[in-house]
Amino acid sequence: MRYSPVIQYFPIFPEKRKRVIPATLLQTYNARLVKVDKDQILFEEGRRAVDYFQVEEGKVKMYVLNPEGQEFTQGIFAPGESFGEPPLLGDFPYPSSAITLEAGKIWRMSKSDFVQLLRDNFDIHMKLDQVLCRRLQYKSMILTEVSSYDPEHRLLTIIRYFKSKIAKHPSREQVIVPFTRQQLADMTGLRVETVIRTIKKMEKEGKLMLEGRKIKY
Amino acid sequence: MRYSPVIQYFPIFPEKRKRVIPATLLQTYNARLVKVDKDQILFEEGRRAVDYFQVEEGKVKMYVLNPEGQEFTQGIFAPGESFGEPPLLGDFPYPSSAITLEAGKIWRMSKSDFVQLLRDNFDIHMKLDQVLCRRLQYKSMILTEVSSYDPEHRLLTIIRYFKSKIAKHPSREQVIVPFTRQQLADMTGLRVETVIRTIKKMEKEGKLMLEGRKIKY
DNA sequence: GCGTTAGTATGATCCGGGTCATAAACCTCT
DNA sequence: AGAGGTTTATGACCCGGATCATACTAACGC
Repeated sequence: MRYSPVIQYFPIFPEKRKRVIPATLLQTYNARLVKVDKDQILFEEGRRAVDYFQVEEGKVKMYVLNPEGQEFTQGIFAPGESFGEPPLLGDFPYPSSAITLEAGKIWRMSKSDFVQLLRDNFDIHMKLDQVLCRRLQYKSMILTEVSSYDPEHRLLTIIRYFKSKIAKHPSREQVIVPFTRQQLADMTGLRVETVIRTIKKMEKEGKLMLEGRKIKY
Repeated sequence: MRYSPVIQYFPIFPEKRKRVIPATLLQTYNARLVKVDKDQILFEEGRRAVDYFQVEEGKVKMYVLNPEGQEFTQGIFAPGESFGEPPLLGDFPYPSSAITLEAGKIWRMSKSDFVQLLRDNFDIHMKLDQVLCRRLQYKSMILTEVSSYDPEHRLLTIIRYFKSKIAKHPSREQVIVPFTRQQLADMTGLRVETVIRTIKKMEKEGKLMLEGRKIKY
């Protein structure tokens, strides 16, 4: 048996390949699969939510910009993951904007179809709850970090978090952190310079490794 | 028709009196109503979640302590509100601890009963999703604030948020902020002194009012 | 291969909010 | 009424990370 060599499908977060909602079910409930370019805006802060979104291919970033143009990344979503449900189910405007980080494909489904799907599929509904709950966990974690820990602690926490998602055996394995210094800064509320300095310091102290510019942990 | 004068039931957040799950339904699914004292710990960070919780009377605070003993408040829950579902549905350890702020009564229900209740009651299940989504909205809001705004902005945002929950007509009405400086500090990741100074400054600039020590906005 | 851009690196400077100390005002309980 | 605890208040000092400037380097498009 041969494995498909289609490299652009290779996931950054392997376990995330499992879709929140399977493709067949999405089709049954009139979801449409739309092609997207890199850097395409999917929705903007303040707008009303009308659709359910699920990444099929590519990556999506949710972010907010403050008036000085500084960005804070609220989340990054990989293939199989859904996003933007909170404003849809909670009936409030989008608190952040969403943009594609690379070209790909996105499932979209109207709220009414989505709700009907949940009504008909209790297991999917519970799966959705799990997704929402994990997202709350992530936000609690970051909030705790940003509110009271120094740069080194924040970076270690976020690196460990993503490692636990990437690695099959997080305790034995070493992984390459799939983010730039700027992305780490945007996720932890730090400045690029601070991330660069802190990462360097941690390397000197043997707390992580650098391979070229790649961070290994 | 007479209204009950039982004052201790009077809610700080009136609209929250509506229960996530109605009492009758809770009883049907073997939930038990337990009396709690003030400052009673309901669960601790790191423990495994086994029960669904819903406040019947009193208030509950979820918080984390960092090693220096500094607290960050992850949320405060009033009568009718549920709490602690994320670790229950997401299968991860509690990211924070929960303590009662006053004596009261709390509903507890086992996970299996809770899941069965959701399976049997689609409307409640959707209501739960709404609650989870609103909680994500709150966390996104606070995270955005803590990651990139100054004390004045943070305080205004949180005060406006709670005002919108308390007031019937937030735009016309003035409300008394139901928190001490310390509580505001714990919710915004600031120090008491900073909150005190910032509130004073804002009063001088006419951005809010002080009645004795109470903050009016 | 070369030009362009994104990402990394490093030093100098600054300042907002944390920290510490001390005290006053207020609330609560007996 | 008085004691004890909690909340608010205010000043002095300090320091970690933001800011600004500048440069190097790896990666990418053509």
